[in-house]
Amino acid sequence: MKSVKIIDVANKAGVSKSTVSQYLNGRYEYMSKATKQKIKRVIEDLNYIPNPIARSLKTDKTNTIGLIVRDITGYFTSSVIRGIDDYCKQNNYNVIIYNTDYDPAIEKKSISILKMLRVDGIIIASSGHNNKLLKEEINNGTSIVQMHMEYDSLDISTVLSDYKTGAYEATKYLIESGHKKIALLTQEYKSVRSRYDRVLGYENALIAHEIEVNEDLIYIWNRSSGIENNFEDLLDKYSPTALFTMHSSITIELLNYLAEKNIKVPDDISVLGFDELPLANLLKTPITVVNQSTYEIGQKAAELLLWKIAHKGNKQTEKILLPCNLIIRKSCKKIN
Amino acid sequence: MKSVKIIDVANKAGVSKSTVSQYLNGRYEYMSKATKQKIKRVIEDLNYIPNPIARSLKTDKTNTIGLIVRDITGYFTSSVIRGIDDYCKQNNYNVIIYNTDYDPAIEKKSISILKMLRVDGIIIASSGHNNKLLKEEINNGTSIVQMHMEYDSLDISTVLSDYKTGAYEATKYLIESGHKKIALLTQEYKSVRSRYDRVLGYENALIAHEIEVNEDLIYIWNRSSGIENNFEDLLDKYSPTALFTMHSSITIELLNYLAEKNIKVPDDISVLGFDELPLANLLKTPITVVNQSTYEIGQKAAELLLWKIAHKGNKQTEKILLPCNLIIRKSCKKIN
DNA sequence: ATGAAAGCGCTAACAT
DNA sequence: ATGTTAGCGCTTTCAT
Repeated sequence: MKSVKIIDVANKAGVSKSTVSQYLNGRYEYMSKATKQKIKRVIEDLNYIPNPIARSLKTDKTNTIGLIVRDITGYFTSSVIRGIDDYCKQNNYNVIIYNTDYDPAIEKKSISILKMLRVDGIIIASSGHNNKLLKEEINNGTSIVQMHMEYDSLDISTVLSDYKTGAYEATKYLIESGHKKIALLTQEYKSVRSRYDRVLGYENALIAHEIEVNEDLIYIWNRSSGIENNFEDLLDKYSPTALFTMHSSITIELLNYLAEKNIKVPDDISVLGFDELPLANLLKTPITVVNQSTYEIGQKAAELLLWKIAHKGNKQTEKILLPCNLIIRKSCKKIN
Repeated sequence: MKSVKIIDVANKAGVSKSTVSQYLNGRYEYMSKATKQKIKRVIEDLNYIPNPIARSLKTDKTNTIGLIVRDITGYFTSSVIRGIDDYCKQNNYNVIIYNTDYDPAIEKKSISILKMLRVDGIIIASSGHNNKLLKEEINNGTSIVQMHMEYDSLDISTVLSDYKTGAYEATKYLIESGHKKIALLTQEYKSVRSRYDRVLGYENALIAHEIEVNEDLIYIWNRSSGIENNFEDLLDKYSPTALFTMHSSITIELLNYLAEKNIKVPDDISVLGFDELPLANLLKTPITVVNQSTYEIGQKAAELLLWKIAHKGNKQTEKILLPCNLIIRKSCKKIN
C-alpha cells in the first residue's frame, strides 16, 4: 500500500520527473504526443495522485482558504458557508473555518493561525475591531474579502446584501399597510455602515411618505444585555403599531419578549424582521421578514476571493451588493 | 516581510538547524539550559513560526481531520460540527468538511479526496452505502470514527445517542399520558441499527405497558417522496391519538402536513418528535421532543478520533452512547 | 550536548 | 522535446 510518487511514474514511463511534472501541470506545448499518451497511461495504471503537500511546499499555494465567522451554527451563517464551500469545492479549493463567537481577540488569533497555515486567502465577517490589522494584511498582499459587514473606515472588497433597499421596501410595506409609528430595533449603528444603511432605508421610506422621523422610536439593542426595561418605556410612551427588527437575534428575542408579556402579534402589534427565520411558517405567527440571499452571498464571496487569488497584482477593491426580498407572512396587520 | 525559517533562528542562535528542531519538538533531554534559553529568545525575537506544510511533508502528519456530513446547514448537524471543531481546535487540529447531500457517490468521492489531502483521520455520518469501502480503509490503517449512524454490517468506532432508551422514554411518556394508539413515523429501519433501535425502544415501551404492538401503526417515510397518501389511510383506519416521528425532517414535514389538513396539535392529535427543532418554543404548538446532545456528540467523536490517531496501533473499535433527554412542551395531550 | 546530511514529493529554471 | 539539478522548510538518523 505504499503510495506511488512522481518518480515511479517517471521510471515506468521511461521519462524524467520533470516531464511528468510538466504533464501534471498541463504544459504540453513541447511534449510529444507519444510521451503525453504514455504518461497518461502510466498514471492511470499506477493510480497515481500527486501529493498536494509536497506541491504546496514548492509552490507556496495550498488551495485552501480560511473562513472566519461568528458562529457556524447560525441559520444565516450556515447557509452562507454552504455557498462558499460549494463554490470552493467546485474550484478545487478547501475551506477551513474559524468561529469567533463575536470575540475580536479570537478573530485576531484566527487570522494569524490562518496565515500560519498558509491559506491562499480569507473570507471574513469581521467584527470591526480588527480593521487596522485587516488593512495591514491587505497591504501585505493577503487576499481578503469581507462579507455581511461593512465599515466606512475599512477599504476592503466586500459582498453583502442591499440593506438600504431591503429596509426601505419593508418600511414602505408597513406604511402602505397603514402604519405610521414604526419602531426600529437595531444594534448600535453609527459606526457600522451595514447597520447604518438599514436605518437609512427605514428613514428614507418614512421621509418619502411624509412621515416624520422620530429618533425616540429607534431602540438600541445590544447582544449582551438584550431587551431591557427601557423598551417597555418606549412601548408605553410612543405606542408604536409596528416593530421592525434589524437582525434575527433581535427578532427572536423580541418574539419571546412579546410572548412573555402576552402581547399578541399581529393583533396588538405588528412585527417585521430582518433575516429569514427557521421554520418560519410553523411559528405561532409566521413572521414577515426581509430575506437575504444567503447562499448567493457565500457564492459571490468565494468567487470574488478566488478571483483575487488568481489576480494577486490587482489591488482594486470591489463591493458586491445582492438584493434582499420581502417575504410577506402574517405578522403585520393592516390598520385604519 | 520575508518569512523567517528555521535556518535563520539557527544562525542567529549560533546553533544548527537540528538543535532548533529538537527544541521545537520539545526534546530537551540532551540540551543545555543555555542553548535552550538562547533558542527560545531568538524565536521570540524573530517571531518565528514553523511552516506546517514543510513539517507535514516530512512527518506525514497534517494535523487536520476530514468531516463528512450530509449537510452542514442542518440544525442538528451544525451543532455537532461545532462540537467537533471546538475540540479539534483546542487540540491543534483543523477540520475540513465535505457535504454529501445524502448522495453515496459524493460520500465515496469525499473519502478519496480526504485521503489525497492526507488528513490524519475522518469522522463520518455515513449513508451505509459505502460500508465495504469504509471497512477497507480501516483495514488499511485509516483512522475513522462514525457518528450518528450505525450499521450491524460495519464494525467501526461509533458515537451516537442512546436511541433505544430515548425512544423508550418518549413512548412511555405518551403511554402515561393515556395514549394507546401511537403511530410511529420512521424511515426504512430494518437495515440501519440506529433506526431500528428507536423502533425497538418504542416497541419495548408498549410491551412493558401491555399494549399490543401493531405493525400497521408503523409508517415508513422516505426522504424523496415524503408523506404520501397512504398516511391518510393510516390516520383514517387506525385513528392513532399520537404520532411519534423518528427524525426532524419527518417532524417538520408532518407538522406542515397537519397544518394543511387543518388537524390541530395537540387537540386533534398529539405529536412527539425525535431531535430538537429550532425556535421550538415559538412554534404554533411548541413540540415535545427527544433531544440529542448534539454538541457533546461532536466533542466525543472528535475526542475518540484524535485518540485513535495518537494510538494508531490499536485496532479496537469502541462504541460511545450519549443519553437523550425528553423536552416536554405542549404538543402531547393527556387523554382519558 | 550538538551538528552534518539525507530526504519528504514535488516544481521550475536551465541545459541540452 | 526532454533531462539535470537545485531547492521548498522542515525532521531525523547518525556522527562526533
